[in-house]
Formats: sequence, structure tokens, C-alpha cells
Amino acid sequence: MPASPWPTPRSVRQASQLHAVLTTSGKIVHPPSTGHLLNSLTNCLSAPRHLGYALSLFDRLPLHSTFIFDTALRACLRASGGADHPVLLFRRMRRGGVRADAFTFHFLFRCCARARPRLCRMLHAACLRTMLPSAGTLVANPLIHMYAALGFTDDARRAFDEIPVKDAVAWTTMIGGLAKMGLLDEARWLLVQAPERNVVSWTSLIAGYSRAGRAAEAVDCFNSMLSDGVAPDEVAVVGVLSACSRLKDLDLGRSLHFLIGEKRINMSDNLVVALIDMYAKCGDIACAQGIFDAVGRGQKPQPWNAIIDGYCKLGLVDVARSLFDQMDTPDVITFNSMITGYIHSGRLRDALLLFMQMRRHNLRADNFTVVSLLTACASLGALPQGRALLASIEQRLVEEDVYLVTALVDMYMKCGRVDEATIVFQRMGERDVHTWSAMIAGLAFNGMGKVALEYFCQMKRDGFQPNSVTYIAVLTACSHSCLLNEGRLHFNEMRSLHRIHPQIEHYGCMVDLLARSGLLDEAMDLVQTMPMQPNAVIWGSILSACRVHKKIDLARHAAELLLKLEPDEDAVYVQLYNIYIDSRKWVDASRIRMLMEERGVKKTAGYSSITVARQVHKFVVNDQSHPWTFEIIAMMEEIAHRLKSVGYAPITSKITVDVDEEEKEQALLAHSEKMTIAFGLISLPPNLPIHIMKNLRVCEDCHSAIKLISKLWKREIIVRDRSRFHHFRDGTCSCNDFW
DNA sequence: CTAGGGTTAG
Repeated sequence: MPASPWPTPRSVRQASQLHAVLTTSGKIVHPPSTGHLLNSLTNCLSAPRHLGYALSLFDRLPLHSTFIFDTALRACLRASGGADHPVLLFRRMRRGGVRADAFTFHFLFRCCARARPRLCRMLHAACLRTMLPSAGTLVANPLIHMYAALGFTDDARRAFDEIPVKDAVAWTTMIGGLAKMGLLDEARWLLVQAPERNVVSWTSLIAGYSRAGRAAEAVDCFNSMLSDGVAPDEVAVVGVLSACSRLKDLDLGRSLHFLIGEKRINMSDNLVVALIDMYAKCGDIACAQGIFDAVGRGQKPQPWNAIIDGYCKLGLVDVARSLFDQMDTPDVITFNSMITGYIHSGRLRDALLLFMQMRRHNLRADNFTVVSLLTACASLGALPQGRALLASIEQRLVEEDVYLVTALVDMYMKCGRVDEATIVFQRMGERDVHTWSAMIAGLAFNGMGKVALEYFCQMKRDGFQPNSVTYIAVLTACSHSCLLNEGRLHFNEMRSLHRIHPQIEHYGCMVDLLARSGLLDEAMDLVQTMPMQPNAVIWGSILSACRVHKKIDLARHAAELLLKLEPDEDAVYVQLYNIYIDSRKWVDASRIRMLMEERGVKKTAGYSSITVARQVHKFVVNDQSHPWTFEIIAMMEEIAHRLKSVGYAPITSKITVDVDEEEKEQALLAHSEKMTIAFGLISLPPNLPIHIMKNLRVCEDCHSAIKLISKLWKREIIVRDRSRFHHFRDGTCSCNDFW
């Protein structure tokens, strides 16, 4: 090609100016000028939005040589505009009889690294048919990359092995592909075999270990690299910093920070982000703030995001918010971090307000936003709002992914919709260990322990390795459904088969299961042999079981320890008080009362709440403050009447106040959960389940009464209290105990 | 003209 008489544009804007000059001077019809324009425009492309312009220039050219096609393909690659245009270009090339060369396939394979597998294989076949020497690194390296990106590591490996003379990039591409797939041992082995170990190979391995949660090995890798004499660069340091923040190793982080100065590594934005993130996650927020103040307050949102997320993770959302308010151009990540921060601090209203504010910044919610909000809906039991979010998936505003669908399963489960959660789960394409765990946990706390265990079996049959979270779900299933033998089996298997060390949560489930089954001695043996100090959950399980199984001495012991851990927890005093009353130890009981008064512990009032038309209604016992009190009382009378007509006798035996039987019945009827359900019955459409929340445990009488209400009114009723999830339907409850 | 990393979610 002859040297162009025109200047070379360095931006899209300059290219379009040259375009205008060419058009007005009539030179646009001159193919070499247009070719020059297309070529230099291609060098300026970095986002899909100008790809159409480049391709329109291509269409204007009368003659399409191999070089021009290759340039158009290069434009597609630079603009990262997907695989559709490249494939069309390739078809036109073949129809026009234009010969493809090595560059053609080089660009095609790179464009198609995220395309459908069938298409990729067809392109590979087309390449083989051209009789080009396809094992040269110019073609083979992108081919390895494409197969590795698809997850077809065997095909990638075959392409790699067929290269007669491999260059450094071939080795690095192969090692990087294996590392990205999580095949870290293979990647490491290849690195050892490679003629040259460069920074790029080491970095992909470091990042691979870090992503796989093997952060210690990532750091080892970094050290091996240094002792191998390979100088770290900015990218390598970013990788090892992220491993460091996972390890929460502040000393290591500081030494890496020092290394950056020592080796004069360029302080890029990414490095600033990684440093701020590392200091924040390692617990030195002051240092993170220092770096941010020194270099992070530029125009770019990334360093702001890192420090804002750091404050959110510490629970200091208001500090995070004040930084947020100082920003000029927050991006989606800023909003997501702030929204998640609010949600984790229970400030759902603030989260929602920010979500609505996103529109004003012309930002669209993405998967992260939707997942966070789904989690909020799950913890609120806000099914209608959760469904509204689902609509955003159906309208293709966000792409379905594993996180999203798992959050959806979790949301349905926490709202008591086991059937809908199951449908979502069955329909989803990709599952991982979190999805299975969410499903098993959901079935467990909806009282379907047996089904949960069936899912656990299927999970293992499908080849998924359960992790410690999965086992918390499995053991919860056993304890909530009193599956003693299964619980023992899985507790043993998690150690022997999967080499997972039980954490306090696992012991908690086992102690609960044994205690509920009346095996309090065995439960206590477990408590004494476990390698950590028992926490309040464990003593709580023991104490509750003592009431049912009438073990006063053990109850006293458990309560004593529990009160050391949580001296202000009124429920403990009440529990022990009730145990003494049950066994007619009046003196001991009154001592507890005195103790509470001495220590100034007040019994927190029980309350229940329900969300109707996006408004939360809260009731305490005998509540008269609601504007609909009149209707509610009428409905409660109706409930009392209907319960009585089917022979229901209120369970008054647990009431220890010295009043007559009728007063006891009256008191029970005025319990907040019954009032809330009465309000739900009159205010919610009949097809909706009644979903209420309670801050304390549901009492025995309410539990039995609600069972009957669900049958008499043919309504699903879901009650979440502080430790159980009760799903009432047609006279039964998913949770057949209430202590 | 090729290869590696990164703040937000279940």
C-alpha cells in the first residue's frame, strides 16, 4: 500500500474530521484514502459505540482485499463488539472468494472467545480446511485462548501440543487458561516445564489461587516468583494484594506496600484500588484513608468505591455515605456498595432511596443491585417486592446468572414459597455449591428435612463438593426435623469424607439435635469435647431442651453460663423462670425475678409485624393503637368463636400469673401474633399468604391456634420468629416444635 | 501483533 498523503488520525473525532475533508474534496471514492481512514480509525476504537461507523467505511470500499477484511475484523476486536459482525464478515469473505489468511483466523478466534461453542468449532474447522499452517503461533495462540475461555481445556491443550515451535505467549496463554478454569495444579506443572517463567504466567497462577480461596498458596507463588528472579510488575502486585486482603494479613500487606516503593512500581489506579482495599480489609482503615486522601481523590470513581466499600464492611455506613456525597460521578459500583452497606446494617429504607436515586444519575441497576435487593426482600419476607425484581429479569434488564438465581431461590425460600423456589432451581442452567446450599437450607428451615437430605444426595451425585456452609444447611435439616441418625451420619461424613473441620455452627446443630432428641448427656459430652468455647446458641439449645425434658440441674448450669455470655438477655431469665415454675420451685423462681430487678433487666415486649401495601404494621399484646382496632377486635372475636366451635381449648397451662382461667384465655387471645393475623385476614386479598414476623418465640398456644386458623380460613400463614420459621398450611405446620 | 490483574452480589 502506498504511503498515504493524509495525516494519521489519533482519535475517532480526528478520524471523522479527515472523513469530512475526504468527502468535500471528492477523495472519499479513492480506495487507498478510505482504507487509510478505516485502518487508523480501527486503532482508535475502544468501545462498541463506534464500530458501526468503522463498518460503514468498510462497506463503502469497492474492492475488498484480505487485508481490508482483516482490518474490519481487527476493528470488531478492538471495539469488543461481540461475535456477530465478525462471523458475517467471514461469510462475506468466503462468498466473495476472498482468501483468508492467518490474520483472519487470528482475529476471528479472538473475537469469538465468548461465542457459542458450536460456532467456535465451525470456525476452527474452517481454519483447518484452508490448508494454512494453522499451528503457527499467530493462529494457534488465539485458538488456545478461545477454547480455554469456553472451558474446553482438552481442546486448548491439543492446540497447544500441536504447535511445533511454541513461543512464550503460547505457554503463557495455556497456563493462564488452565489457571482461569481453576486447574491450578496443572497450570503450576506447566509453568515448571516452560522454558521461561515470566511475570504474566506467574500472575495468572497467583490470581487463580487467590480466586480459588487458596490465598496462602497465591502468596507462596509470589515469593517463588521473586526467588526465581522475575521482577514483579504492577499487575502481579495487584494480584498478590487481593490474596493478601483475603488473608487479612496486615504485615504482608505493609511489606507489599513497601515493595512497591522499593521497586518503583508504577502507581496505577488499579494499584491504588488494590492498596485501599487491602488496608481496609486487613483492618487498617486509617491507612486506607491515608492512601485515598493522598492519591485517590481524582476524577475516577474506583478509589472512592474501594474506600466506601471499606467503611461499609466495617459497618460505618454513615462515614461511607459522607464520602459518597462528596463524589462528582458515582458509578454503578458506588451505588451497589452503598446499597449493600445499608442492607447489611438493616437500613432498608436508605437502601431503597439510593436505589431510586440511581435513575437520576442515568445509571441502570445491574445484577449486583438486583441480588442485593433480593437479599433485602428475603430478610424482610417481602414477597411482592421480590417478585417485582423478578420482572426486571424477565424484561431482560439484567442477565440471569448463578448469583441472581441463587438469590431468587433464597428469597422464595425465606418467604415460605418452597414450590416456587423449587421451580426456579429446577429450571436454572448453571448451579454451583452455593445454589445447592441455598436450596438445602431453604428446605431445612421450611421443615422439609427429609427432602433437604434427598437434595443433598443428588448434589453429591451430580459431582458437587459440599462445603462447610452446605453442612450447616444439612445439619440444620436434621435438627429441625429431628433426624437423629441422619444427623450423626452426616456429622461424621463431613469430617471423614470431606475433611471439613466442624465450626461452632456445626456443633450448634448437633447439640441442638441431640438435646431435642432427649439425649442431653450425649449433647453435654459433645459440648465438652468440642475444640472451641461453647457460645450462647449452644447453651440456648441445651436450656430449651431442659425445659421440655425436665432437667432442672442442667438447666441451672446452662442458664448460669448463658447469663455470663449474655447478662442482658431477658429471654434467658424468663426461660429459667419458667423451668422453675414448671417444676414448682417457687422459691427459685422468685429468686430469678429478684435477680432481674437487681440487674435492671426488663422483659422486652413481644411484638409482631406484617407488611400490607408496602407499609409495616406492628402490634404488641392487647394493642389498641392501630386505626383499625375496631375491625381487628371484631375479627379476633370471630376467630375465638370459630376456634371454640371446633372444640379448641386454649393452652393455659404455661401461664404462671395467678389469674382465673377466663382471664388466661383472654390474655392468650390478645397475643400479638393473633392480632397481627387478624389484621392480615381483613386487609390482605384472600389469595395471598399471611406473612408475619415476631421478635420473640411463638408460644405453644399461638402455634396450635394458628394451625387451626390456617385450616378454618384456608390460608397459608408464615410466621418467622427469632429462631424458627413456621409455615402453616391446612392445619399443619412445617415446624412441629415451638420451643 | 499476541499473554496476566482489579472495587460491588448469592
